Amino acid sequence: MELNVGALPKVVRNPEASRAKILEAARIEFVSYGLSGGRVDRIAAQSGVNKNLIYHYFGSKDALYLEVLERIYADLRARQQDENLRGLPPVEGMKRLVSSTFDHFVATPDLIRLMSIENIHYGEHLKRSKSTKPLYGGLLDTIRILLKRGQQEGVFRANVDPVDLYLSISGLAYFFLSNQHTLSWLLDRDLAARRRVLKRRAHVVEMVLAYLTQASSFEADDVDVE
Amino acid sequence: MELNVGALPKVVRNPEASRAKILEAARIEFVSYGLSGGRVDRIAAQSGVNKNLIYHYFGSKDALYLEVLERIYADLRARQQDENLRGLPPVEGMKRLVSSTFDHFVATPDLIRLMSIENIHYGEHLKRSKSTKPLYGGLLDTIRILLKRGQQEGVFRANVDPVDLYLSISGLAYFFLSNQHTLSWLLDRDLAARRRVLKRRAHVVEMVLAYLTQASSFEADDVDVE
DNA sequence: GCCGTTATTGACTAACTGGTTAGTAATAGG
DNA sequence: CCTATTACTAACCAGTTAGTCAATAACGGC
Repeated sequence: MELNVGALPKVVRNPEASRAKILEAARIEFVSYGLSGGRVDRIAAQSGVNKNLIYHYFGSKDALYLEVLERIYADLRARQQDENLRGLPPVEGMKRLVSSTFDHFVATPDLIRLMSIENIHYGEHLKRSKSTKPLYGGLLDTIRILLKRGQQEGVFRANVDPVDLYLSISGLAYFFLSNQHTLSWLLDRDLAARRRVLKRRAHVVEMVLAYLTQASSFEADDVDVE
Repeated sequence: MELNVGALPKVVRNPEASRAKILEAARIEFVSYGLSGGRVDRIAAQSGVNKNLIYHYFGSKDALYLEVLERIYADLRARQQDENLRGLPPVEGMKRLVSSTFDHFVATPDLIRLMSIENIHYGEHLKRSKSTKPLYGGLLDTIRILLKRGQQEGVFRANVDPVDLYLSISGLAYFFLSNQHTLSWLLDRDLAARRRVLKRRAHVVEMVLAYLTQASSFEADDVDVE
C-alpha cells in the first residue's frame, strides 16, 4: 500500500531531535555572539527548523538562552570528578584538583564564554534558574576535606578560607583564558599556544601549592587600604 | 544691537562639550548593555544631542565603542603608577604592586566589564586600535625589575616568568570581580560586600608573596596532562 | 477509522535599529 | 562683510528583529 506517491514529501516528526538540534544551534549562537548579539533567525536557519518551533518549545529567546546556560553549568559539575580526590594525600589531591580544574576550563571554552556573557547581564538569568544552585556544594566540600587533612598532617598552612582558595584556583585559570584575545594582543604573545598553556598550567599549580605549603609568615598587616 | 529678538532660541554650539557628553553617555551605555546590546538612539537621548551628531563625530557605532574602549585602557595605564615601586625593597614593592592592582580593579568596575565585553567580541576592536598597544611595556618592566632584585637578594625564587606572574596577579583579582554576580549566587555569599573584598585582597597578596618567597620545591613533574 | 493532541510550517507584523538625507545656522578666516 | 566650514537638527529609510497567526498533518489512544 504505497502512500504518498509522487506527492508532497512526508514531514518526519521527531520532537526530541528537533529540540536537541535547536539547543545545539542555540549554544553555538549564544557562545559566538552573546545574548544580545545572538539571533533567533540564525538559530532557526542553523538548526534547520522553522523559527516558530523554537517559540513552541522554549517560549522566548531569553528562556532558550537560560536552557543553554543551565545545561552548560550542569555539565560543569557533572564532569568535575572531584570526589575521588578526597582520599588522596593532601598535597597530591590538591595538585590534581588544581590541574583538573585548569584542564577542564581549557577543554570547554564555551563554558568560559557563557560565564562571561551571563555576568555581562548581571547574572540575571542564572538567578532565575531553579536547577543550577544546588550543584555547587560538592567542590567546596572537597576543598575543605583536603585542606583539613593537610592541616592536620602539618603540610598545609592554617587559616585558609576554602572560598578564597576556590576563587583563586578558578581565577588563575579563568582570566588568561577568558581574556586571551585582548591579552595576547597587549602582551604580544599567543596565549592560546599549546606551550604557553602547559607552562601556565604548571605555574598555577605551583602557585597554589606554594601558598598552601608555606607557613603563613606574611601577616596582611602593613599593606594599607588606600 | 539685539539679535535674535523674540525669536527661535539661538543654538549654542560647543563641539568639545557635545563630544564629551556623547562619550560619557556611550561609556555608560556600553558598560551597561555591552556592544551588541548598546543602542545608539539611547546614547543620543541620554547625552541630549541629536543622533546624527554621533555619526558626525564618530562615524559608526563600532568606532564610538572603540573610542570608549581606548580611553578606558589609556586610563588603566595612566593610573597605574608602578614606576615609583621599582626602587622599593622587593618584598615591599611586590606587595604594593599586587594590592594596588587589586585596588584599581575594585575601583573601576567599568574597566572590568569592558574587558569582558571586548573579549566576548574576540578582541577584534582593540586589535584595530593604534593607540593602545604601546602602553603595556611599563608594568611588565616593573615586575621584571622587582623580580630580579628580589632574586639577587635571595628573597624571591628563581625561574619566575614575569608574564605568568602578571597574569596571576591580575587573574586573582579579576575573576572574583568580573564574575561576582554568578559567583555570589552559586556560592551563596555576597562577594561585593566590603568585608569580603578586603579579605580577598589580603588573600591575594598573601598568595603571590608566598609563591615568590618560597624556594621552588615542587617540580611540575608528575602532574600529567590528561 | 476517528479524534484530540502536538509537531511543524510559511506568511506576517509591529517595533526597532543603525545609518542617511537634506537642510539650517553659528562660527572662523580673510 | 563675505564665504567656506563646521556644529547641529528633524525627518526619514531600508533592513532587521523578536514574536504571532492561522493552518496543516503526523501521531497516539480509543
